[in-house]
Amino acid sequence: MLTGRRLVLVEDDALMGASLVQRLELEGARVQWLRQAGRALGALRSPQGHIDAVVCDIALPDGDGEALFAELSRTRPPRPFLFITGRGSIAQAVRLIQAGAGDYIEKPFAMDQFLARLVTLIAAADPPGEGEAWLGVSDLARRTERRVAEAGATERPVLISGEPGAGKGHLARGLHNASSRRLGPLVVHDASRPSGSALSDAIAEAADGTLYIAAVDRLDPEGEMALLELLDTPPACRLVFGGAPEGLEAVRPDLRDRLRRSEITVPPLSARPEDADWLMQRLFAGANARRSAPLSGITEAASAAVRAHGWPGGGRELRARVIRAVDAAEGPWLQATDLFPERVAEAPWRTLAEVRDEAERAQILAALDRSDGHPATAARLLGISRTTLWEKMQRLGL
Amino acid sequence: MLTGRRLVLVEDDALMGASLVQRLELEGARVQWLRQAGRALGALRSPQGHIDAVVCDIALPDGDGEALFAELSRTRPPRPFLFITGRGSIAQAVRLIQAGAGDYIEKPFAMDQFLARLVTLIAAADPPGEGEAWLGVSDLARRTERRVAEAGATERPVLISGEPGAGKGHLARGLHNASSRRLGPLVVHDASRPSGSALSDAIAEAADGTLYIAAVDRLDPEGEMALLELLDTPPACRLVFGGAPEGLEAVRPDLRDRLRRSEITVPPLSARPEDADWLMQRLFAGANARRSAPLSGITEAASAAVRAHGWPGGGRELRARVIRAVDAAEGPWLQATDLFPERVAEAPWRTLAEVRDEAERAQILAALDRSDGHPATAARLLGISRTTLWEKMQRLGL
DNA sequence: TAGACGCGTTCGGTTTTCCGAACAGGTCAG
DNA sequence: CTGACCTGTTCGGAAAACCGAACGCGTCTA
Repeated sequence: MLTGRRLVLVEDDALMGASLVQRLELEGARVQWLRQAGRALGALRSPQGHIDAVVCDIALPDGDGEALFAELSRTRPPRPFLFITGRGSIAQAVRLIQAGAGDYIEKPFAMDQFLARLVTLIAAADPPGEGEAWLGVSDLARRTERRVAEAGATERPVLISGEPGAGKGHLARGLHNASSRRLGPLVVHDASRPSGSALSDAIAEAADGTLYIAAVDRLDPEGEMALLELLDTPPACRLVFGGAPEGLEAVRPDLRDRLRRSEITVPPLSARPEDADWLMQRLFAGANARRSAPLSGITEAASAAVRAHGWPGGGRELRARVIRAVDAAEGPWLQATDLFPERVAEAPWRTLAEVRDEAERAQILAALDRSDGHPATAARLLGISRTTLWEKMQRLGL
Repeated sequence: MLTGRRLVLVEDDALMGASLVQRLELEGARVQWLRQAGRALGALRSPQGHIDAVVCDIALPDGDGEALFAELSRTRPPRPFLFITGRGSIAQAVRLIQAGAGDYIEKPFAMDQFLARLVTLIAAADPPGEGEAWLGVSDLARRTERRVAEAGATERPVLISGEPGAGKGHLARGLHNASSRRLGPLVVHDASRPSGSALSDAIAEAADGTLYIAAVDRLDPEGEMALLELLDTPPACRLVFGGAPEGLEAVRPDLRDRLRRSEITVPPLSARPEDADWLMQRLFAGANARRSAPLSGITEAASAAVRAHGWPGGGRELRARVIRAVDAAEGPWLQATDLFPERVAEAPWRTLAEVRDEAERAQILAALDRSDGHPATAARLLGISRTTLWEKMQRLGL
């Protein structure tokens, strides 16, 4: 029934949790069992792979499932949630279902019924399309790809917004190929490079194909006027725009809102670490084939380092790093130090306690910074109590 | 609150029914009270006119409300249902909400709360009509509307100042409709788009109607001169101006003071969050009606996010966001992330437990790497015991 | 001037983490 | 075949981490 499904179980009760895990694994699912809301928030916010559904208790020692769900849906579309609770109320059930949770069951329940509803829930949320991966394999990436493909079927102008190096150009090409104009040309016009040919030339060149105007947020005022006119009197070609979210804030409001009517936001690579890993594998395969003596592969540690890196430069940075690393690698495997040579400086081996303390210190300082030095809010940010923060600061000498 | 609304009440209990009818009619609704499921089925299947919502008890002498709802939705999407029940269960509530019923309340309930939820339900299903409230439902909006209507009664030129997207254009139309010239045309001239026709043409076109000059603060020097002249020798048409407060500071002083003689300032949307919510409800209803598979509604989190947002782009931004969100929504409910997709770009804040786990995971993998996969030596490298390493690997899923 | 609020600090109790001991295999050299 | 050595795993107790409650203190506000 659940063969190969990946589930997350959030449940503090040891007995209940164990029995659920046992039964779910019997059905073939891979289950990650989390006992605390804080942990669950982290695991669901930066998952190690695709998660099919979340089974979530409501009363938890450090919070409640409802808040967990609300926090998750604040920033990203949450995975389907199946809530299970002992002391639930009708009002709560209504609230949660209306908030977009998938289902809600009272304890105690019959295991068969629980499983049936879980299966229904997963089936309802299963992505219908497959298609080629342009962006990545994460939920966010697949969702974005699906939206781009849908937009390709229409004739409307589309704005693809995202950080530099997030893959906007790739998506524009994918959109073009998914549209009825795929036989026509795809012309790329970079608005941030005024030296290039005039916009009108690009329009003529695109003809019955697609015109992708990159960095539309960097247009000068005349360019903006021209674009407004272009949107009012559509040219022969299909229009697709690319731009950075912050840059778009500075565009004149009427044009911005016109563009935003069909905006597709590409989540940055840092929001989907699994894609960073996936992208590295692909880039590695390409670069490795060109080596005279191909490497055997990538170490686990290198993968972990890639997932943990923030990727401020997006896919472009990743690409540069992988190519350089494959070029410079010495051993038979691609090591983390090949990808991040700048870290060699701090090379001496450290024990687990040391790296843990350092990570904690850095995060505590960041939290204090973010909360203007208020310890109470910093502690809330960090998910620990005020006293624990104080204790840690004592220990770390802050 | 419910003025002019048509409601159907399905309730067998005489006391309860009477009290509900009394209160609902007090609020201005027209209520049709049915005591049997069979009757209700007929009345709802071939309604005598538009019905805004159905308030429905579950336990009925000749059937139950759930079956009634199911039977109705078998053929077409039913009107919004608000279920009220004394002997309800969580399972039933979940089932009904999942099936698309609007809301579900347990008896006994506080009448105020019941009314509030009924109003929300109706608003979410009711597309905006013409010529109703122009700005919103907040006190600020109401006051501004009153001032505009009063100004409409005079013949003087009026300056409507406010942020872009605050609703200046709507107010201008409202002013026109409230004036004695309502039978004449309303001509809009956008001063920020010089490409358009000349001002003199617009004056001629407006004739005995109203001329609305938008973005009057963006006029070029010649335009300012022309406008000064226009104010000295009033044309046949009524003059209304729109402009942004900061932009007006830069206008030449004599013209500015002339314009300011009868200025109405529109408070920005950010100053009246209730209006943002209200406006979203209306826009949502309109956009949702055009969907092939209408959404069930807006989640509470989405409402909260809308109220909290600063709306630098005013109503225009809100409109663009809602339309796009309804277009792109995937689940049965409109989520906060549909309205603010760019928020996935926000680097997710990590709790201390998360960064600690992340750091540990990376170091453990590095140690295993360095020790060729021998756990014992890796544990020694990390400065922990073999069992602890095993336990950590379990917990981190390695 | 009283109250609300946030901070530093201590304390007792609960939970988790960590470790060593132990046991059942598995491998490999002798 | 046998013993040395390693691994995966469980168990119980010691150590720590963590939390909430509480107290005194300064600061800010009504």
